[in-house]
Amino acid sequence: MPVATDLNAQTQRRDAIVRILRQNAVARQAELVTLLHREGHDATQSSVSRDLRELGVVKGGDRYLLPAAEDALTPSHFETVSSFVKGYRAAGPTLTVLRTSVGTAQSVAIALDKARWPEVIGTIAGDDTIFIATESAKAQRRLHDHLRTHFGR
Amino acid sequence: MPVATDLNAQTQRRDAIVRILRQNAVARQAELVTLLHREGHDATQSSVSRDLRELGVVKGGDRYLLPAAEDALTPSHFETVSSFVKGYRAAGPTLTVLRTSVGTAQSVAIALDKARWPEVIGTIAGDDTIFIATESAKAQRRLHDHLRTHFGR
DNA sequence: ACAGGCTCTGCATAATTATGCACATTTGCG
DNA sequence: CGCAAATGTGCATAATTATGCAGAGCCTGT
Repeated sequence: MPVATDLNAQTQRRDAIVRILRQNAVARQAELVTLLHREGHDATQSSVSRDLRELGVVKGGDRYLLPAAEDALTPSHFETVSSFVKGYRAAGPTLTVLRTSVGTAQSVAIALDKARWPEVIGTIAGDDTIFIATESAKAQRRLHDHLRTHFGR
Repeated sequence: MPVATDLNAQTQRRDAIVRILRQNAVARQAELVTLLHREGHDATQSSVSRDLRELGVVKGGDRYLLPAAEDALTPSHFETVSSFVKGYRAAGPTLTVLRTSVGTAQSVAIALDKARWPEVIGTIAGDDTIFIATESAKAQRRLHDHLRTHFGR
C-alpha cells in the first residue's frame, strides 16, 4: 500500500537532500535515505533516485555532487536574508507578494533568484516588497512550500 | 585468461574516452564500450568503469560529463599547437625536454598545462624549449604515451 | 461534492555499475 | 638477467540505481 502523497513532503525532502549533500560526502542513495530518516523525513531509495535526477545532482566517482549553480549559492546567503522576511501572501493564483524589512527587498530577491527554484518564473523587488511570478497555481503552491521551509510559516 | 596489459593502450583508450564524451552524449558504459570498439579500442565495461572514475568523469542524470577542467580545454587549443612540437626526449627519469618551433614554447606549455595530465608535476617554457617534470620514471612513461598520442611519435 | 486527470509513492525487479579474483605483463632492484 | 612487487585486465557476480506498475491523495471543472 503506497504511502501518503504529501506534496509539501517532497519539497522539504528535496531541500533536505540539498542541505545534506552540501555538508556530507554521500556515496549512495541508501546512505541518503538513512540520513533523511534521521531527521524525520520519510523516503525510500526510489524517491531519492528520482529526487536526485530532478535536482540535477551528479554522481562523481564516489560521491554525489550538487550542480555548480546550487553549489555557488552559499547557504549563508540565504540564511542571512531570512530574518528580513516579514511574510508573504498570494495575490491571485500566479503572483505572490513577499514583504520584507524596509530596504532589504533587493537582497532577499537576489537570494531567491540564486536559489533557482524551478517554479519561479521571475521576481521584481522594490524597497520592502517583492513580486514573485509563478506559472500556475500549482507552481505557486511549490513556491509557498519552499518559502515556508526557509522562512517559517 | 586475462588479456594483454598494454600500458599505452590504457592511455590511448582514456584519451579516446575524453574525446568521445566531449562529442557525444553517452548514457551508459556499454555504449562507450561500443563506441570505443568502433574506433579500434579494446575495452570491456569493467575497464571503462575504472577509467571513468580515474578520469574524474561524472554522471549527471542521464549522461556522463567531463569534469569542468577538462571541459574548459577546447580541443582546438591543443590541436592548434601540435604542429609547433618538434620532438621530445627524456633527460633522466623524471625530466622530459620538449622542443618546439622558435617562439612557440609558451603556447605549447599552456596547452599542456590545461590538459592537466596527472603525471605532470609542472612545466617551464623558454623560447623553443619546455622542461616537463614528472614524479617518476613511470609517470614519465605516461607522459610520453600522452605526447605520442597527441603529437605523434 | 463528484468525476477525471495528475502527481507522487513504494514495491518489486530490471538495468547498470562496481569490484573480488586470478593471472599476464611490466617495472623496480639487486 | 632474475625475482618480487605493481599494474592492468577480463570475467563473474555483488552492489547500486533506475523504472514499470498500481494505489492514494490532490486539483480542476462542473
